[in-house]
Amino acid sequence: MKKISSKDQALIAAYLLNPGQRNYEVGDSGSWARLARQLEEKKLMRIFQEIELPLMQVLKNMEGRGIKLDLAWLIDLSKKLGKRIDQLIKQIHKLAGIEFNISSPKQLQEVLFEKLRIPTENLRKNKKSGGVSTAAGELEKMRGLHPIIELIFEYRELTKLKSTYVDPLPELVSKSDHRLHTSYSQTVAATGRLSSSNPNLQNIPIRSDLGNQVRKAFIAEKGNILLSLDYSQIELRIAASLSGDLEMIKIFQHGQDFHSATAARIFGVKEADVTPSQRRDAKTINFSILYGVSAFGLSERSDMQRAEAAEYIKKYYEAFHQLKAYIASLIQLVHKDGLMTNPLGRIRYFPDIHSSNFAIRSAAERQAVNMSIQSLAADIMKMAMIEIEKEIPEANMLLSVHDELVFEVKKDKAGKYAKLIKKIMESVYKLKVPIEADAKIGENWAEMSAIGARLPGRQGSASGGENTKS
DNA sequence: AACCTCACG
DNA sequence: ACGTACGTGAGGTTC
Repeated sequence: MKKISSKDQALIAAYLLNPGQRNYEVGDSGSWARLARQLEEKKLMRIFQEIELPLMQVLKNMEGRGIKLDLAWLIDLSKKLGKRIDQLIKQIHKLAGIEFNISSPKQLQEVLFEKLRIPTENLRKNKKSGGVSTAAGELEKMRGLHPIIELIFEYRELTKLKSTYVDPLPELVSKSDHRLHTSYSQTVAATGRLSSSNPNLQNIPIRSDLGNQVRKAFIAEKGNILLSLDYSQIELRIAASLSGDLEMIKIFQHGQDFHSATAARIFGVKEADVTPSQRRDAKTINFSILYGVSAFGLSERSDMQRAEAAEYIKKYYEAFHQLKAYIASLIQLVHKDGLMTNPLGRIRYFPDIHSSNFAIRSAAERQAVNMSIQSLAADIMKMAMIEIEKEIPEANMLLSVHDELVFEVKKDKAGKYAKLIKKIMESVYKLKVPIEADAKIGENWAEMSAIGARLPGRQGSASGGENTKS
């Protein structure tokens, strides 16, 4: 196993001083004193010593453990996908009246908009090339206009899964221990989040049924079981806490379902009368708010009309008016300082905040608002990981996926570890609202069932079904 | 290498 | 009136 070098440490120091640049210049000698002085000046020494440095060893341990893959399952899945993709190619070519490369957006544009004459006036243009976009959101608008659209959706989903996951993952399994090892990077994300690569295990499919077939390939060693704990709505809890919004705080303190509670306020109904569709819309709006969305953006990404979206956003801020004031104060702050810090002192700079270009300036404002929330969530997760690895190394922490941790534990010990880990995750940092983590176990990463103290009768099902529109 | 698209939180 | 959601990594196509 590789040792942690002083160069790695210097890299982290440079990252903390100015995250968001991709390449950090770290001199070979004599530069450490300068970095240390800068960390002190910017009050980053605590994050450096108490979070990032201890985390390095935790990440090394996780990378070294790897995770077991069901190779036979993936190889079988690859064959099935290959057969179906071949059928789809034939059908699409027949409907188009021409053989072309469906994976080429350029050729697909020609077929859809010139040969088949699908109207383009409602469709977005591509940023750089100026061509008409064939992205999923635009294809969605063409649904029903031509039978080829449905087939293209299926072709895209299947080829994505096959070429990104089903075929490459088995190739990456280690010859020595037959497990799959990712690499975590601690110095990439501008918000302090981790990133995962070679392979990226932070974007394994979960939202579609077929995607879950891929996820099923992630399994535990014989006699063991996968244990997953995820923070429940951590970013919304942080928003409630940082803003001090009494209405949001009340909802979380009463242990209510936040999306339903939001829906009740936006749509003006009793919480018991909230429909699944209303809850889904409220969930979309809750996320949107954290990203600083406009009414137009919200209507683009949901079934809401633009005017509807505007009304719901207005209602939202009426219900949570202290949140609105807090976001405004953050924007004022980033204009004044050109930077944002989270409660632990993590910094991100926003040079674009002074741009005379509206779009660029607005983007910087949204990034600054989001950074103050997302970065605290990232730090809470990092602190939990350090504490868990220190106290319960035998729980075998395998994966960290932003608000979720996956462990591989002896079957008969799962309940015990779940309890211990949950306790740490929920108490490692104090907010003005409770922090909650939900535990699940399963033979694979797709089929997990809740364990531990849960309110009877109202826990999420294992498969999705309440997802926001993607 | 740039572009487009899409997987995840 | 502006222009239109935060953070990532990766595959295929095109130049």
